[in-house]
Amino acid sequence: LRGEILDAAKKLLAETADAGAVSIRAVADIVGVTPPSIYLHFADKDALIEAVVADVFTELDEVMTAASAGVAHPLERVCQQGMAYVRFALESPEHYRLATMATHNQIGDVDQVLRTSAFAHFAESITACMDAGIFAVGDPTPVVLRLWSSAHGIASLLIAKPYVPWGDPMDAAYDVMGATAQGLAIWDYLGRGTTPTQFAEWLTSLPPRAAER
Amino acid sequence: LRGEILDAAKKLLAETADAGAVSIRAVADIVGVTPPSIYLHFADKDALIEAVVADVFTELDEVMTAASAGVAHPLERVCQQGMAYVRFALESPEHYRLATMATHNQIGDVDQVLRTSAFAHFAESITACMDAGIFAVGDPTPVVLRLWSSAHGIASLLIAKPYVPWGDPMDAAYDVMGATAQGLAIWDYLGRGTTPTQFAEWLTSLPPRAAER
DNA sequence: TGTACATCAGTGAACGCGCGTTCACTGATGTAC
DNA sequence: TGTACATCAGTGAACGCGCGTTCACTGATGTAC
Repeated sequence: LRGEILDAAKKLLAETADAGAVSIRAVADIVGVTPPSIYLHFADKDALIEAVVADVFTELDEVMTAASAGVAHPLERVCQQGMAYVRFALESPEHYRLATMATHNQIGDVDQVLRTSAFAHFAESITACMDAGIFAVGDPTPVVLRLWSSAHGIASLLIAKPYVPWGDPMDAAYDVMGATAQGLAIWDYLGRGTTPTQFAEWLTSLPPRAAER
Repeated sequence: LRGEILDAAKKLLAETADAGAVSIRAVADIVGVTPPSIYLHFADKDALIEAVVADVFTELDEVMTAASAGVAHPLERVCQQGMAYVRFALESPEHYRLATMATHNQIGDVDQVLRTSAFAHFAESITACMDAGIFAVGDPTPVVLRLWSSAHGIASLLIAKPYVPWGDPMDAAYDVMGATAQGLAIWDYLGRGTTPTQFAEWLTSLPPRAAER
């Protein structure tokens, strides 16, 4: 029954697209029991929400892992994982919103994000990129966090502002994440203290390149 | 009195750090009038919220404009504007949240974002970068949207997940936005069809560089 | 200058609503003898 | 095999709450004569 309750909560999120619509009473209605029964499986409403969030992070890891399976090049793997992340967010916008923007979960959440499998698997791809000479060798955590920011930025804006002229959403997501990854790599190459002005000078001093593709 | 109501709503957001705490009744309480009086100045609750959002976007433009005033290099200007954006978000997290993540404003909002002065001023800096050979010359809108995504990503994660080991928040913000800008520039240089694999090959083929700074 | 009146910002009370949570309870299930 | 009983998931009713919004109203203000 606990599982049924969780499914009902997720269904409510998906169908109403409104986190405010997830109430103990509404969930109980869907499951077909009375509101007090919920308390036999969850201490209170917050516990229910937390369980939903944990579930969402698990799903996220699954789609990201599936997307990067069998991809050889580490930077391609990073991109595929990022794209799967955004795709999940677009397919389950309210679940994504709840998991990443919730105000509820304030304490003990250091774990909930950094210890997710999704985070760990992404860090593995980053480490592989370091070994391949794309990023400077070191702790992958800062790189993971910066790329995560990028992915989250485009994902949440695509959800919150769908009417903005993004063009194809996944193309926009690819641009943002790809650019951030490339930019971090260049920064590691040029040295982290490089200023925007110095970067601009270096860029414009590169030999002209015939358009490819 | 309309102004007092708006200020009260913003004050509630700032002090309770909870968008749910902004109710007609609470706002009326702060202003020192009865709830029905609010309706003399705003059609309903949504109208009040929309007015607050508009106000926040105006403030955003002000801090961004102030931050880039007198900065000569266009890419530096872009960075300064982005940093001011994130700084504003961190200083007024609930206002920022409301303005960028609200579910309320669905219709007619194409204007509310794209026609803000903040958007226009940022687009000007991007155009200047194009003229300086940093980005490929063309419509600045896609570049603006992509950099906005980056800034929004780091800003909203810093707000929502403060316990994550970001290091200095503004440093993290600088990294993410700087990397995205540089990455987009490199992509324009290499050609937009360049794959991650091709980029990695190009990067590792660059001549080694003595560490600077 | 003095009176009658229109205007209208703001009031006080009430409406119906859905919420989270509690409480004593019921009634099926499975075990112990 | 048959009876008595403990267990406990789920019930039904109720609690108090804050919400958005409405309604007929009051009472100060300023104008017209």
